[in-house]
Amino acid sequence: MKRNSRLSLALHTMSHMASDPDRVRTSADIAEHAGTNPVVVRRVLGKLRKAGLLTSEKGHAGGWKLAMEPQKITLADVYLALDERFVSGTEEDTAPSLCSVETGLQKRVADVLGEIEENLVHRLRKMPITDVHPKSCTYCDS
Amino acid sequence: MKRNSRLSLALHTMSHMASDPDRVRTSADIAEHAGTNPVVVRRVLGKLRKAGLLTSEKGHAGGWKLAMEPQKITLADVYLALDERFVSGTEEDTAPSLCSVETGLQKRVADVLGEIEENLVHRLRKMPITDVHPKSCTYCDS
DNA sequence: ACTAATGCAACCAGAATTGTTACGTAACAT
DNA sequence: ATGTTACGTAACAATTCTGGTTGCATTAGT
Repeated sequence: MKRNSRLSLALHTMSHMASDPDRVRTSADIAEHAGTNPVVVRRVLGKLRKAGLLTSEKGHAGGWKLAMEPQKITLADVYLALDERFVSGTEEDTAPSLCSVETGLQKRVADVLGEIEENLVHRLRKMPITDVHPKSCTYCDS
Repeated sequence: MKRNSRLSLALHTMSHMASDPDRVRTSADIAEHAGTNPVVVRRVLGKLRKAGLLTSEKGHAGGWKLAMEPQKITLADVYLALDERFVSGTEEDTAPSLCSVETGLQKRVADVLGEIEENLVHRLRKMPITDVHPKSCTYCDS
């Protein structure tokens, strides 16, 4: 894995789980199948848990499971849970040396990127994670 | 600027140029207005030139200009010219230790990300760079 | 000639990312 | 109770990415 590995790992894991929702998986198990490390898995899956998509249990028979029916989880949920924005940057300091017109354009560019981001998420909302797994795909419409 | 600064810089510059297509701008000029460095500007704009969106002239009265009418340039052109894919990673080595079902899912995840990317670009195609710039900009009159 | 601009390579510093080790905590089995 | 299993988290190293900077060659105009 090289780039966007967090999103890839999240999607991989979620679609795996969607195909067998009752099975509890350990981070070691997931890590082996994803070709990475248990700690890395827990790092990423921790965000999904924080977003309410997964539950985790400690102890002997512990592990990870979907927090709801897989049909109700979309790629947008996964994407947003990771809390990484691909196109729109985070709001930050505007260089004070720039004139007001410049900062206006800066803001406008940021707004445009925000709109693109919104469109992207809107699209992802229509893609349930159950469609990632090879057997069926309903969102290939356009 | 912090994140996605290359795309921000490209959009910023392109929309500026769209508002006054005949004016030739030097990288130093652009850099100052964008709050960055001439070399960085040339780095990014070089990609846009390679994609045929800009032209550059050396020498005394040299600088940068749009290669075509601004109405014909979309955000997709700019996005693709940078040759950075936000959602879909580049194709790379599949770990040989994984079973065939796993690599199948890996590929499927990559495919899904590719489709998302396609949708994004499809959206951007409908956004000309002339839409980015705010209506009133005194800098362009100077 | 002289000046002004791009083109390009090299390098540095800081941030981001991934992998790894280590240790604490919680749940279950015996 | 004790041991095993697994998560939770912090800390660290190695790598890559990124932006900034310097330097120099090249080209075009005055």
